[in-house]
Amino acid sequence: MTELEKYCKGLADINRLRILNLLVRGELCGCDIQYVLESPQPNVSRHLQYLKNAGLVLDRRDGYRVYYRLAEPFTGMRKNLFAFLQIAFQGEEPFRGDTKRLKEAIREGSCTLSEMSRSTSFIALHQTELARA
Amino acid sequence: MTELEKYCKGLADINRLRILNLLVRGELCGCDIQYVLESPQPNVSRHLQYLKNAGLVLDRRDGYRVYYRLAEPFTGMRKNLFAFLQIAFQGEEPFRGDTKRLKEAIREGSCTLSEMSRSTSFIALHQTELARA
DNA sequence: TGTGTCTATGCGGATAGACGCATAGACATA
DNA sequence: TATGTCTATGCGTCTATCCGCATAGACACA
Repeated sequence: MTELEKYCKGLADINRLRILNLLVRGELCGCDIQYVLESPQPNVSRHLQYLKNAGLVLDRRDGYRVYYRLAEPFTGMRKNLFAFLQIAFQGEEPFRGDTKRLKEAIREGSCTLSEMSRSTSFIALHQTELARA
Repeated sequence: MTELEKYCKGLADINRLRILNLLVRGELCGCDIQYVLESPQPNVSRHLQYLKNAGLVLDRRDGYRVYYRLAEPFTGMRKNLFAFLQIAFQGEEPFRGDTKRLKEAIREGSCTLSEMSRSTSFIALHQTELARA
């Protein structure tokens, strides 16, 4: 399967798109993702596994939590894809609402990592090839 | 279904990605697409219908042929998506090989429209939001 | 070791997608 | 009208995906 096809299959579900929208803001633990999506835990977990298998998401365990983040944009394709998604998410529901809900959760003290990991948007950290084109 | 989800589902198949790769170069008739993909005609036709329903492709009939083209990038999302795809296609097989095969077919006199519609790449005609970002 | 929290997976059912084959439909031309 | 070319669709089958439910696994802490 081509890299592009793998990514596209990974994106072909609203649950996974909503998860990626959250992860664009930074690393998050599974329980916060579940909170925002208001979806049963096994469902969220399985979609996270799917995103991992597609090469879009990485995870690390810290204690009894697992933290998820976007895969590093080493390849031009991932870099451009994440740039595209970041813009696409801004214009539509439920992504805007999810982002709002996540911000509120963080303000009220979610179970996630330090604010720092979320204070900077993902894309601001990475110049894109498209932007240079 | 969100616009983004609709597009992503439309992209989640290698046949449809290969078709889009060809259409980035311009309008093509179904039989030329079938020739490049080396896939049974009903299969190609159905994937083209899927792309139409996803809002990624438009068609027009001219005689007993039907010509397919990318949907106009009126929305920023489509514009950015096509820009992303155009770059992604350049780096991988089978897309590169398909493009080569299409060029040869055109040189040998395929059944498609005038050269003009293919002489300019799609994206060159449309500034992208990403490029301005 | 026991308990609580968070995460992953096995299982079954429902649904959608993909494919091949055959055939029907649309159109041009003789 | 008859024929040939190109395109769309109906049908059956197989596979993959999605989901809920239940349960197992991983970890921290008492």
